[in-house]
Amino acid sequence: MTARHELTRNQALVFDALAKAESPLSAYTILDRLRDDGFRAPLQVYRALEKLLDYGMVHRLESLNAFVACAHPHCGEHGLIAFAICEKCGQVSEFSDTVIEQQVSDWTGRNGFKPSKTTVEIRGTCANCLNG
Amino acid sequence: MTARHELTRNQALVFDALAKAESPLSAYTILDRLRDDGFRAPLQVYRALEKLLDYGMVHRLESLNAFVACAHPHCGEHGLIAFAICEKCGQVSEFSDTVIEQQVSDWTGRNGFKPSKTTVEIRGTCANCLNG
DNA sequence: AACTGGTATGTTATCTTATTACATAAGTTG
DNA sequence: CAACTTATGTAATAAGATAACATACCAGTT
Ligand SMILES: [Zn+2]
Ligand SMILES: [Zn+2]
Ligand SMILES: [Zn+2]
Ligand SMILES: [Zn+2]
Repeated sequence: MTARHELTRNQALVFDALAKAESPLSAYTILDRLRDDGFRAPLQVYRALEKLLDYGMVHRLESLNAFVACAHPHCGEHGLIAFAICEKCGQVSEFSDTVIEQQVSDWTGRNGFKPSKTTVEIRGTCANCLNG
Repeated sequence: MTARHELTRNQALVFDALAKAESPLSAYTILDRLRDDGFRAPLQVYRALEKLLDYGMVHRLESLNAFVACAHPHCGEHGLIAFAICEKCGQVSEFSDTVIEQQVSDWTGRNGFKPSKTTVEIRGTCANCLNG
């Protein structure tokens, strides 16, 4: 889990597709981009994504039903991550926020809630698009 | 926007279905529950939901593709809202958090990002289900 | 090499969620 | 009433995700 993961061919193809992309991709867009590499069915993409999500190399954007490669260079453990998603250009910024993490932790502690995954997604317009 | 909204028949039916429900409902589940009231097509639900979301009377849970009635008694303006979603029993707790709101506001301010909507969803297991 | 268990793949069909397109009805204003 | 806006009804289709089943591949063992 800590060391770099050996990816299978399909996993590597899916990860590369996401890493190359300028913005989040839906599973079906990934599928289309990998037709030439022999991809035929959605499941090939979803299965690869499942592993990549496990490994923390890819994140799912719940409000978009789409996926992005992790922005951190050495995709290790990260705490709570937040995404700012531009609705104009599609660009996504990934950042960690320990204050939000603490705040979530406070609430769950007070309420006896055991968190498994927390989603923070800010939709809006990025600086570039505002100055366009 | 501030006053209570006059709901159309369809909107009222959809809102009631959500208000009665013990946990979030998908659009298609709402449709099924409103068959006897004359609902036939998904669009009838989605159109009502669109308005109810506008009015702030209903929230969408992005990580579930489902909807809940707002938990606040007099559904007025609320700031940033967060949801804790139990994956065992489906119960959802809605709460506001000004600290997270401030933190989001700080980030967007620093980065020239103009936010339109922020999603905070904590998935996990609720106290009830843990003590079961 | 043959056996075994675990993981990865390929393929088809199906299910769930959401939207497009087009026609009709109902309210509102001048 | 005419013009306009908003709400509805219905069918078809798009987009996202999973179920089921068959194969293949890759250790480790006998
Ligand atoms: Zn990351
Ligand atoms: Zn942008
Ligand atoms: Zn609310
Ligand atoms: Zn629970």
